[in-house]
Amino acid sequence: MSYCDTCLVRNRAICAALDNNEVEALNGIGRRKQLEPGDPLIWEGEDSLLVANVIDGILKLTNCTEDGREQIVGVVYPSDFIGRPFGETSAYSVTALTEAKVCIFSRSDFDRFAQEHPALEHKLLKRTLEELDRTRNWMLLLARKSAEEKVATFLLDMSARLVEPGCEAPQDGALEEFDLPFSRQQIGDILGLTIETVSRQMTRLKRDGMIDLPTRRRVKIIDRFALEDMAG
Amino acid sequence: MSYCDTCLVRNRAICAALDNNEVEALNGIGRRKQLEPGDPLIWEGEDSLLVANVIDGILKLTNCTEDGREQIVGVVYPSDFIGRPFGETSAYSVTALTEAKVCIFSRSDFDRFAQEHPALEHKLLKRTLEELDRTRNWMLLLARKSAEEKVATFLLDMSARLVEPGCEAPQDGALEEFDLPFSRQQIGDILGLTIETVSRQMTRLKRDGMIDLPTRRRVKIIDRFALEDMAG
DNA sequence: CGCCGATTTGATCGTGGTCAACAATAGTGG
DNA sequence: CCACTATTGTTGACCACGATCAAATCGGCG
Repeated sequence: MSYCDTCLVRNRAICAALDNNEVEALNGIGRRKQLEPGDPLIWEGEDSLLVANVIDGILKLTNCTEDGREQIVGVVYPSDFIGRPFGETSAYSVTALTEAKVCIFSRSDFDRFAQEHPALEHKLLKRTLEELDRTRNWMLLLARKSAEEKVATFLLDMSARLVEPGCEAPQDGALEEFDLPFSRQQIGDILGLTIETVSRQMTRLKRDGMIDLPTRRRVKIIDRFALEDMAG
Repeated sequence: MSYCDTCLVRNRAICAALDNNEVEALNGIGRRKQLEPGDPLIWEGEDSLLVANVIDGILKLTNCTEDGREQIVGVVYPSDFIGRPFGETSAYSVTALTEAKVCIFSRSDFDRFAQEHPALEHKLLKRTLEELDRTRNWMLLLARKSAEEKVATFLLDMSARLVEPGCEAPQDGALEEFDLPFSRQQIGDILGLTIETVSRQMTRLKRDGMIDLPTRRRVKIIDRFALEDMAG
């Protein structure tokens, strides 16, 4: 009896490429790990020792300059894959933002297993290509958008991403109200802004009637059309 | 007799994963295409109809906002792979920056061929992972570095990337003097800066004795150590 | 209630954008 | 080879956006 039988992301993670026997074999080389908010999993620049599937929770990928400026270069959600297979070192750090459950593998074990299972590699390739598309799109935001556009884009992105799988979405797969899984500081780290600028733009969007902020973490989209317009 | 026999990047492109018979088969579904500077190959948002290997020349990948702001989200060199396999649409445009020669495949043909050749997919996966690492690193630059740091980083990156394959490098694989394949406008599009700011920072680096600018396109690195320091 | 971290708000400053003029280079044709 | 033009790059003046520094306010928790 393997963990995988009851795994919440069994059919959404890359494991979906495998049949039951293969999943059983993969299960043999993996183990579960529970993370608390702030717990690090992988360090930038260190040897790439492990890879993992996210079962539950949200984690951030970060890059830092020598003098300590941090930039969040990616955020991963349940069923996403983390780590750097087929490479010596990891180009970024991975840290839990919420309580999180991950299914980790030693990189060498995983590399070997993947090479023997083309369907798994195929799934991983598709995911990596999608992630690259998303990342490149985010570059446009970082390099060219104003603070206002960045925050509007971010909120729309969140409303699309925070939809629980299996939960019927009220409107075309996007939520109208949700709790942000990020602090203002983290939002700043994602958008390349300071905490003060994020705060100011949020209150501005509220003042202009596009959103409401019932609590610090909660966001309600009032005028999605205007917000999309603002996002540029 | 296939084109591939005399292909300059036969052993560096993803084709290196294939034996001669397989390359012959791949050759059957591909064809060469010559591009002039400015020629487009793929459009952002359009159906992903083709993928390609770069044989010679340099091409840019770009994203645009609705109101026309452009950001270069990637630059590809000989032996690099372009296009979006296994996806319906392309998230970015591809345009030649120099005269270029590419080996193009219909996406559906390539997808089918790739699925039947795991070694090719493996090579493509490794490349995509490397590209993702590079792209994420660039996000840090776009979001957090000052104009001065951006330009210094860019010049160092160029000095490392413009090394001709097979040519012995004077110093550890990095050139001390080279011609930029980009206009000031394009450098701005890569760094998320305006043309004026790029120009100002270049003259500043020259004034400070870190580089020399013999012609508009040529750069000579005088004090690499200081430049690395500046790059942050 | 009092404490502490997170967030908001305010005042000020500096970097890089914008607009404009000018210089240098490449390209064209007599 | 030299005008003449078009393109590309440089420089200057000014301004706005977002960063920085500082203070006030909110919210959670003992």
